[in-house]
Amino acid sequence: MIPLEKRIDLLRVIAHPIRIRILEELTHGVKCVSDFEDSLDISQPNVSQHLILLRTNGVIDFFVDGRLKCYFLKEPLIPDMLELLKKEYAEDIPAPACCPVTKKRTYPGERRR
Amino acid sequence: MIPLEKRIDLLRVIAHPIRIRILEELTHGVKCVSDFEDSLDISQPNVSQHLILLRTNGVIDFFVDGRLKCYFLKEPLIPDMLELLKKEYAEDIPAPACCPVTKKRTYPGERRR
DNA sequence: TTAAAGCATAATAATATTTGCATGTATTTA
DNA sequence: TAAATACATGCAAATATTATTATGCTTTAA
Repeated sequence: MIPLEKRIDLLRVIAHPIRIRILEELTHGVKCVSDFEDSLDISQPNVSQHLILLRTNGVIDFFVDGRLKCYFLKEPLIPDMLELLKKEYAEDIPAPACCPVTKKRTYPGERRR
Repeated sequence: MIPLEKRIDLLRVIAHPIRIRILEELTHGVKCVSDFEDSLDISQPNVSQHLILLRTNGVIDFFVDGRLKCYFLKEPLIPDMLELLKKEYAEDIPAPACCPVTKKRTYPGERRR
């Protein structure tokens, strides 16, 4: 059982436009830092910082290939997460039927008062 | 087609321990502010601030019942997200087979050099 | 063996997030 | 009508996140 706290940390780490793009690209295969430098159009140190943040949180990892660092996806939740982010929903959750219970001030269960 | 940017904002808003707990509780039914004040063990203004942040981002909404504000889930992605956060994975994504392509410095596609 | 490529690190500045505290408003009850 | 309940708002302080700049290390190529 993985602790929810860890998963929330994971959410925080993922929740950034640049890092989402990094993860998207990594679903298509291995990439090195300068690949991202080209495709993301941000500075190389900034790329490194995002990659390091992702790595220290277990989201990605790399192997060394000469002077390249080849990053790849590690966290299995990521593909599911990216898919969920693109999922379309027809409509909002409907508001609760208006409101026999709360109008009496007696919430289901233990409404104190 | 909902823009990815909006979904990333949604991620940012969700990615907080208190707000995740709020959303968890709302999956079980309508709650008012003081309900959260009890269950979350944080100050009332802090509860309000989290609720307002969730509301201004379209995650939740409320109806007024006398002097109570009864909050409920609105964003249909939330239940799926909470489920995904609890999903267990047997193992990490395996590292790419070591590494015929990158060792030649010829990434699939357009490796420059 | 020098230079360049590829990447990381450190320090700083800018910005955003989060919380705490004090106070304000509306609704209900006494 | 005064007090209490339920909640919001404003402001400041603390903290976290992000980007920038300069620099350093390692590996490869000339």
